[in-house]
Amino acid sequence: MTAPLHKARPAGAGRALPDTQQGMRRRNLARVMHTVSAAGTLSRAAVASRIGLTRAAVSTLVEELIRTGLLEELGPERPGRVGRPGSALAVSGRGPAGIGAEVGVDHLAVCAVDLRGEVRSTATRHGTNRGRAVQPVVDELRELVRGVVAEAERAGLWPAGLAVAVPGLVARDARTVVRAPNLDWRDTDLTGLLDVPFPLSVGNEANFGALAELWLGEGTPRDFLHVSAEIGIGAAVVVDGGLLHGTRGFAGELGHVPVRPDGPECPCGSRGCLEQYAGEEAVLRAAGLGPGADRVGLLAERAAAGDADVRRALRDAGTALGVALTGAVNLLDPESVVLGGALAALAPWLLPSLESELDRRTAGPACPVAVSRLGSEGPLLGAAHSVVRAVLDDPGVVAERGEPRMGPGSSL
Amino acid sequence: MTAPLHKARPAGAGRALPDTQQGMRRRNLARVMHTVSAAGTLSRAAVASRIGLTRAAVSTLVEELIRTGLLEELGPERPGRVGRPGSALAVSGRGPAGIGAEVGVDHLAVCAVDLRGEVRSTATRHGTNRGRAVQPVVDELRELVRGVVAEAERAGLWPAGLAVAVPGLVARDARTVVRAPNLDWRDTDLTGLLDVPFPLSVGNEANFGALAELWLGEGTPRDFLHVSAEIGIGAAVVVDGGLLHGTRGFAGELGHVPVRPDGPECPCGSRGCLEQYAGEEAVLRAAGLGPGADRVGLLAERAAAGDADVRRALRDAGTALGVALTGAVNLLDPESVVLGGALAALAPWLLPSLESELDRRTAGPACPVAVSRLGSEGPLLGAAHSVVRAVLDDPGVVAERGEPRMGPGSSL
DNA sequence: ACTAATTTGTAAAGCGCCATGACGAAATAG
DNA sequence: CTATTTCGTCATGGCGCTTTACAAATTAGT
Repeated sequence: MTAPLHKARPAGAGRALPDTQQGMRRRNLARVMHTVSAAGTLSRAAVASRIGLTRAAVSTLVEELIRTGLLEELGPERPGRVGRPGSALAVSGRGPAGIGAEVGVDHLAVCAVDLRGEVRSTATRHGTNRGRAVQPVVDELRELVRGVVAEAERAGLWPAGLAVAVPGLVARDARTVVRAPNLDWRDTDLTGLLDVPFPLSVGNEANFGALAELWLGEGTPRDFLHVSAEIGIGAAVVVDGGLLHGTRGFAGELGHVPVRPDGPECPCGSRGCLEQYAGEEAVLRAAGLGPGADRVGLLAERAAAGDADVRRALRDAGTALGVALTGAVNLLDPESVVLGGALAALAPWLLPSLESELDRRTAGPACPVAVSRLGSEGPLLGAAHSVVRAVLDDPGVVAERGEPRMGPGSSL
Repeated sequence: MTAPLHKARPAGAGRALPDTQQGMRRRNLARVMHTVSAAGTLSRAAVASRIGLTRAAVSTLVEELIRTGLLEELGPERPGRVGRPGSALAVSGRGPAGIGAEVGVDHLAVCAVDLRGEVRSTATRHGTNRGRAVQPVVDELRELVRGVVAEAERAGLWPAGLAVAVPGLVARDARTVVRAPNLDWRDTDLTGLLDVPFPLSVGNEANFGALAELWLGEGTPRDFLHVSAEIGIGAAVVVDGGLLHGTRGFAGELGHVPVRPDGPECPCGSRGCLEQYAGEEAVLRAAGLGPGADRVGLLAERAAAGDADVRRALRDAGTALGVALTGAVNLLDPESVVLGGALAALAPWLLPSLESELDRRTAGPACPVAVSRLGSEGPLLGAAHSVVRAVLDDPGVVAERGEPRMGPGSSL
């Protein structure tokens, strides 16, 4: 018989739902939703045996979920086994929808995702947002949201919330963009500017990308490190299926991990930060390329064509990434490292040096490095899905046809 | 209205206690215990208002906790206010006890802590364990435990579990010492060797030290990085009041974070690891001192006496620590960094360079660095308290006079 | 001193939620 | 065509918290 060192959090502290019968009911509603969602289609009896409740209890839970439009009854299952066939249940495709939005440096994008995880409506607008004032960008975004919501509503969905991914630091209240250097945003509270008739949350692009990987990626573990590079280099730390935010919400600043303490100066005030070796600007300079549009695509193209300078630049960037990741892996012992965002597109030329560096420097079995298949879609999908997950995690509130319960910033 | 990016874990997954009425009851028992424990002395009505249950419900919970010996009724409170005075409740000083043990390189120590957190019995044995076979060390430890348990029992306590702190890597099952270089232990399962008639868990010394800091330190936040150095340099990552273990239980290997990628070779296979600059051996060498007994004390003594070589060595070690911590702080955004173990004793000479390095390298407000006041007592106290916390976290099992519920390794 | 007000702890009744056990319904196996 | 198995539901019951009521013990006010 063994004892855990200690459980994550003391019982009774920071609990999402109170320990009352109502709270229990709501948690069980959530368990039913998650179970059906994970299986796609499931009978009441199957749900009951999976979550450990009785068929009778599940029946009443399902009845409530169907009544509130979160589950659908598809009818009798194809019986392959003996006994009365169950009635197939599925997550409803006509209930609440999660609206995701992305404010990129060069585009705006919005999408609606239903509870099943299907993308039901999208809208995109290209054109740089660098150097523009905040208000016009927000106005454009609001128009895109309006259109996507309208289309979703025509499909029988209703918006349960909006999550906005931005390329910058977001405070823990999930409302304020503390700073987004490439948009020139600073201390911008989007709730005031982009007022929508449903709950709004704001999050870092890389974090949403990691969540997308967690929720949508196949075989993605519950503990991993997601690294993505757009302009800066950001990492998201996923621990036990949840994002590690840090005290101020700034966790994951991999770009400013020191790689060589006496290296070149970095605008952040330090020297030899990872960004000085593997940041977009540094790589372009090392590759002998100037700034311009779609530089990542250009890098990939030249590298594929065999350009020696570009390949060397990417190889060196991979080495620097490997050094920084060695530190991160030693500290966090993740199950894997996932390269997302622009790094995914450049992975073929980054990986060899990155992995060899990581292997050389870590004792024992090396931490596997995977490449995201979501690519640039990650942040947008992650944002939309974060709203969907909020509904799945607490269907009770939607049951009252209010909006999903939304407290202040997550505590993990 | 704002939405969290996402809550730590999906509802219904990885829950410690099942979502049944019994589970609810047990969680509420735990909430009562934690509330009384935190306040020291509290009336039923005060508990009720703090945890949000009614007085009637708390009455029945308290009745059960008193009946099982976890709470005591101290009698009427001194009334300072109008109204009938409450009856003071306190955590029992004669119930279950947590037994903590520490296998150090140069000593063995055992102690018993009651639910109130008081140390009720201790035993220590000095003498090196380096190079000895496992069995004789374990036999000695068992004798110490036997003595401490006997004394605790004479005081009306009974052992609820034993937690052993070891200077090495422990697998996530909290049973197996994967390797402890300075003891020459490898894949050692202590449950088999040290068989005791109550639950046993094993943990890393630095981790227990961090937990002690979390539970016993004043003003210690729920998110911090605890750094300690005995032979190697270990860090413990505390997130939201729980330890981050990592996939294999190896999280916190700060000693092998690269400081200078081309630095001196490290036995781990990498180059320029932090240990090559701030490890005990490296510091002694830089200070011009050879190996010997109580080398940390010697360093502190010489540094206090003004020895320039020693001071320089410690200053340089502080700088290297600062570089490694910059990476960790950027990645985790902790509320503070706490120096424990040997680092606490040497803090006066490490801190200046460490803090200046950290300040220089982090943008925005720097992460405060604190020094542990627990010092070398930390790991032992943390181990004993981990058992106590397990009881407080689930008093329901003790109520059945079984041992505290103990699943496999913690999930965070 | 005596009454009014306030607060505490407990007891009885009630309600919500899940478990238990029984039943009809719908399929397969022989 | 019957026996068996499984599914979904209903009635009943247990358990846990809330509500309501009340006695006990204190302070405040006259």
